[in-house]
Amino acid sequence: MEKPPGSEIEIFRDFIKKKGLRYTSEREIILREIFNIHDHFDVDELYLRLRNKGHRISKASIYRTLPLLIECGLVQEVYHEDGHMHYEHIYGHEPHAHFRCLSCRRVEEFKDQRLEEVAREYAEKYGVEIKMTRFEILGYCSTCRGGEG
Amino acid sequence: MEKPPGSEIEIFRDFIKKKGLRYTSEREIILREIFNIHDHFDVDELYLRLRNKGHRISKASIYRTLPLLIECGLVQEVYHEDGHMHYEHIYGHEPHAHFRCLSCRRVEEFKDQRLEEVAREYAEKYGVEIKMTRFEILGYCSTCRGGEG
DNA sequence: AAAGTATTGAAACAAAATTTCAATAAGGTA
DNA sequence: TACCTTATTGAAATTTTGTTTCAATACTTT
Repeated sequence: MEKPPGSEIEIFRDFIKKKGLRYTSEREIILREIFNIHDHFDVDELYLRLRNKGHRISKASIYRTLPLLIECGLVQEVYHEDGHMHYEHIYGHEPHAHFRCLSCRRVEEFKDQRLEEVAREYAEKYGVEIKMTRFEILGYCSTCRGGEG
Repeated sequence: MEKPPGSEIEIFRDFIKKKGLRYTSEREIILREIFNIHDHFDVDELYLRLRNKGHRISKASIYRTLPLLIECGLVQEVYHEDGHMHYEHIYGHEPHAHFRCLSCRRVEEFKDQRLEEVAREYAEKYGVEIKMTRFEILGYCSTCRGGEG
């Protein structure tokens, strides 16, 4: 069950301890499950996955844990769609942007150095401290272009 | 009451007609009020502004009109905060990005040519049709950096 | 082992957004 | 202009998301 130092587990535990909070099994189980999902997810999906694995963790705990994971930089809000937020884990991933098809709802990731440059330069120019960035393109994918779009 | 062709009013009316819908006074009043707000807004704020001007337009109508305005490119979802969406009108504005301070909640706009380049190149490379883009930096502004952040 | 306190699950609650439905009004036609 | 068809409206009900409450539990320290 041990993870090497520098893993998301370590980071989360250190963060929790540093805040004077308690590192509980529920919090770890939620974290582990999130890092098992190699895609975007929402609260409901995460809840059901935990349930299907026999964990009886409440949605309240998920809602309470997510802000902590976001605060320590392991998880990110990606986009708000269908009336609720969608998340992804980001530790160990290069920063990336998203394309979302408004028709088929598919989400594609892509990287571009320039986006980080823009953010870095803005931060320098205005003396702000960057916590995270988000770049999204919304439109119609090549498949959907001809159709209903 | 007439606006020159190419105005947001014209665009909206043409869009509505083209969809076979009806161009109602409620829809126009909502559109006009949105373009009077030179800042981000949410549904509640828009509703109260209309009310204060004596318009008795329901929130349901606002919720029904916003997707139409977004679909025809006059309005954009900017960010989701405090449990609800925030919008801005975009017609006549240059594309811009946002910095949001996680501490004081202030939102600053800025422009950077490179963001549109990135989007344009992605669209060309993957054959997608861009409807809109969104670039956000979240962090702590120069004032809040030292403090609670 | 005992005390103190953060966390949990369940349920109550609050808020955002959508849907329902009867009344109204837009827009076309005679 | 009067009439007809049907989309739209406001109000209320409903659904869904997310937060809060609270008693029970479990972590941590002494």
